[in-house]
Amino acid sequence: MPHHKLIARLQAVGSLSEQDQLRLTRMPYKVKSVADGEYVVREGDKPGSCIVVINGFLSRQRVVNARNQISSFYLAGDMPDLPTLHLPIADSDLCSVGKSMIAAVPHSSLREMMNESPGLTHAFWRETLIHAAIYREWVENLGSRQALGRVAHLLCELAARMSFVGLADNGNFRLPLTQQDVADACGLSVVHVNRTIQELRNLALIEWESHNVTLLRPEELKAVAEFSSEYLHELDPSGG
Amino acid sequence: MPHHKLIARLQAVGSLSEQDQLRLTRMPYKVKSVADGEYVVREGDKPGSCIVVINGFLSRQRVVNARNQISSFYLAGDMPDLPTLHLPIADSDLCSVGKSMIAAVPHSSLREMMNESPGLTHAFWRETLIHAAIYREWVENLGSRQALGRVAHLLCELAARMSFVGLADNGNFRLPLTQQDVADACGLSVVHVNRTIQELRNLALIEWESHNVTLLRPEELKAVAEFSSEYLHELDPSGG
DNA sequence: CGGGGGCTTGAAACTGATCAAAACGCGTGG
DNA sequence: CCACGCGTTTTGATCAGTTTCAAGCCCCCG
Repeated sequence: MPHHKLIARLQAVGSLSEQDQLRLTRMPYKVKSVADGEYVVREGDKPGSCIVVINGFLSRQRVVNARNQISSFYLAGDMPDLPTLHLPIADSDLCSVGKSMIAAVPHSSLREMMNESPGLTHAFWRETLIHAAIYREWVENLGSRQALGRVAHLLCELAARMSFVGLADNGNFRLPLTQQDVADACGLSVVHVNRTIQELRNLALIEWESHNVTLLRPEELKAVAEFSSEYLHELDPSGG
Repeated sequence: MPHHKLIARLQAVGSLSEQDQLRLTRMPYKVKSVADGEYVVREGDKPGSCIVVINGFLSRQRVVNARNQISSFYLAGDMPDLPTLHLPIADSDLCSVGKSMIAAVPHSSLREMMNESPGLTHAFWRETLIHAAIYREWVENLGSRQALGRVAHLLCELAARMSFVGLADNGNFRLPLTQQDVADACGLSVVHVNRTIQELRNLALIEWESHNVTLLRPEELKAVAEFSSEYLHELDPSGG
């Protein structure tokens, strides 16, 4: 189960040998389902295994200046705490947004796999670098764009990442975030996020109801967001 | 020459075996000096070597929404484009802030060293993860804090990183940034950065003149910035 | 000594925050 | 099946932080 999306994810972003795919399907794991708002990892934890998101959404968050700041979202196929392999102490919380399913894979198994296969080491390292590129993009987003572009950019990114793992159908995908979550991610107030989403709706760029988002005119939305998917480093940029 | 600060940097953040240190001193490199504002890497480049900063400052930047957004600073001992080992295409510009000295180390040499030594692979991977943690901290900084805390946080971070590599003397260090650079990094206008720095001066938290910064009351400054150095993952947090 | 970049100051305009309250939707328990 | 309650979305009005524009000054470099 966890392999499916993980392999899709790693494959979308760098090719895996048949043998490495086989290794991934054989890795041991424990599945766990987590409720809305439940914490998967807390700041300061020293986890002995890494998480693979099977379905749902996780957010990385920390309280800063009395605000809850989300610094990243993780979706199916992502391994949010891969860094704990080399930086044992988690430096932020991981929290489920809506109900999610995750799998835990022991550090030891991952290390073993990487010892056997330089290709997997490469793939996992690459994966952490892509997430670094995403953080960087968020820095640019928060530092430079105002509300409309900020929210638009977030939507473009999530749509692209969803489509890599086959979770977006023609610009339409399920998004468990509340407007509060978007506010926490974009450094805006809920009220203003609400008005911003309304503006995106009025511009006929998106539909968004009951946790279902549709990009109506993706190219125009990308223009508003100044979005270019290169930083996500996927191999076939057709979805870009 | 490039080894000194690089080893200091990697040592500050994870222990290196004697042999690995030796390997680093023997790696081949080409020194280059770069002028103020000169580009070291451009977006879209596919460099065949990695840069080590010997002295001075580099900034990673991109034009977003007609603003120049800086997403990171690199100082002596840092390897800004280590990610190009696994993500060949650079996705932002690297630019010198003031005059700098850099060394270029061929990808092939780095790969060879890492093949021979898992310890070095670990150290370099770790290094990229720490920079990812710094980006994340910047996301929190830009998303959650207002001007005073934002600028204060940047100063705390740079002071800490400078001290790891022996470039800060008791809270006093050389900082080649202009107020415009700070503005570009903090997502603020120059005018407001100016007033914010004045406020920090009035609060008797810092001195800052002719590219020389002194933290007068580091603890109070850290309180204003809500700064905790854990995300930098240095081994001996005495400088924290 | 002149020029130009960086720093500083003031006033007006704007974006987004905050406060407050109402409407809505959905799941739970009576 | 309906009523209740809570979290989410929506709307309005006021307020604060920051930007923008504009001008003057300082100081370093050539």
